Amino acid sequence: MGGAQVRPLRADAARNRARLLDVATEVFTTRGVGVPTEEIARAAGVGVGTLFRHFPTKEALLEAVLVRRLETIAEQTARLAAEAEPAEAFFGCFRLVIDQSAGKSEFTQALAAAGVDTQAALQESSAVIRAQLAELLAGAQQAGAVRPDLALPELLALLVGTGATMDQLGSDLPARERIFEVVFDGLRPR
Amino acid sequence: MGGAQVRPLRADAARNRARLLDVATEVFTTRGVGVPTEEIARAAGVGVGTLFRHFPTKEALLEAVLVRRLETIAEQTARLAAEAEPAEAFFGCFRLVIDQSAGKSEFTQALAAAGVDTQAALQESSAVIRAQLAELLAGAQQAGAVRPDLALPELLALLVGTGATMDQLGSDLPARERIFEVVFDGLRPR
DNA sequence: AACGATACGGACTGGCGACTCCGGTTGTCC
DNA sequence: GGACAACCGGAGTCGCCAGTCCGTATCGTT
Repeated sequence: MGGAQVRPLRADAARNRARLLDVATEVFTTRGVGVPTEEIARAAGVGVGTLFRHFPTKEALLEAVLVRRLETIAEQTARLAAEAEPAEAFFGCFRLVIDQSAGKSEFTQALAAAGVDTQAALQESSAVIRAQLAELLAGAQQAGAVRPDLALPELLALLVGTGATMDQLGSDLPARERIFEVVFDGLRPR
Repeated sequence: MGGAQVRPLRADAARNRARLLDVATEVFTTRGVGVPTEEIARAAGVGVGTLFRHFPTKEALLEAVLVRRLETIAEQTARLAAEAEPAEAFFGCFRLVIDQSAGKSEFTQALAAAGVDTQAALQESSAVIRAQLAELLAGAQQAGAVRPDLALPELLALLVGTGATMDQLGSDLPARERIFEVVFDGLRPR
């Protein structure tokens, strides 16, 4: 599941699809998911017809953008998890997820609002991340770096929430750093 | 500014206005701000005309709901701040704001997206809360209960973010409590 | 009770945005 | 280089929703 197309896309089609995804990612994260579909098509230099051929629904486009993001995160997380020891890996991945998550909560929200069964494709890639995080969390807890009473749901919620916190702060790096300190301190055992 | 109407509302008008506000608060927070205006009118047992007479714009309705919420929070915060000593007051108010804030971030977001510079009326009541929180923060820091390098913007961002975290957790009380522990621990000096 | 002022209801309008359709264009394969 | 399939573009359709309008009902006052 999730493999290549049965018949490979024609060159121009593949180009357009990729460009559409890039533009959509950019536009949705900077200006919100309320941006009209047509505008994204224009920005990508294609007609709306083309957009809707590749993504039969606006929601599908949103989903594709999100999935791609989740995959990027999962990849980086995996690399980091392999190279570092438990505590370091855990906190490093936390940072990583947050930094990659700017404006993402709006996505999930928009998808959720549009009726939940969208998540077939989404569920798959988010399950990957969930699994990674669960392992990371368990490792860090065993290493005594994170309070043992914290479960995966709380961690996920905390990731979303910290992302929202950061969205509020914009690009004030020192402030963002202080937030990380607060949250990380709070995560360590008493 | 913000005083009573010049001429008092007729009895039925006042009733309808209040009912509209109640229903809007309920519906917007439980089902999101995307709910059609007409539905709110129906739920309140009035016609759309009535709704738009009281609130000339959907945005105005959103704003009224938000202002009312902020005022409630400010009131409770003031009471709590007066009765307790610095540290207790600070953390108590933090809890209070969070508990009153379910789904609120979506509001500000919706208002901001509507191109408003977050309206005059709103600014007023949010300024009140901001001032209260600033005082509370300073008090708690002087009492040595909160790390001294934290400023008001970070606190506000943290409130929004923690609210988002809680929204994720729904009504899982034990989990919510653990989140409070994490955040509060993180807020205390090293 | 009767009258003016105030408020109500809900059919109606205008605009916007997601999605469709099909004549034209472009890639690909022999 | 030609023929066919795959793909493109964007004008047009359709439904939805914020906001208006005006005939009707209700309130408050004398």
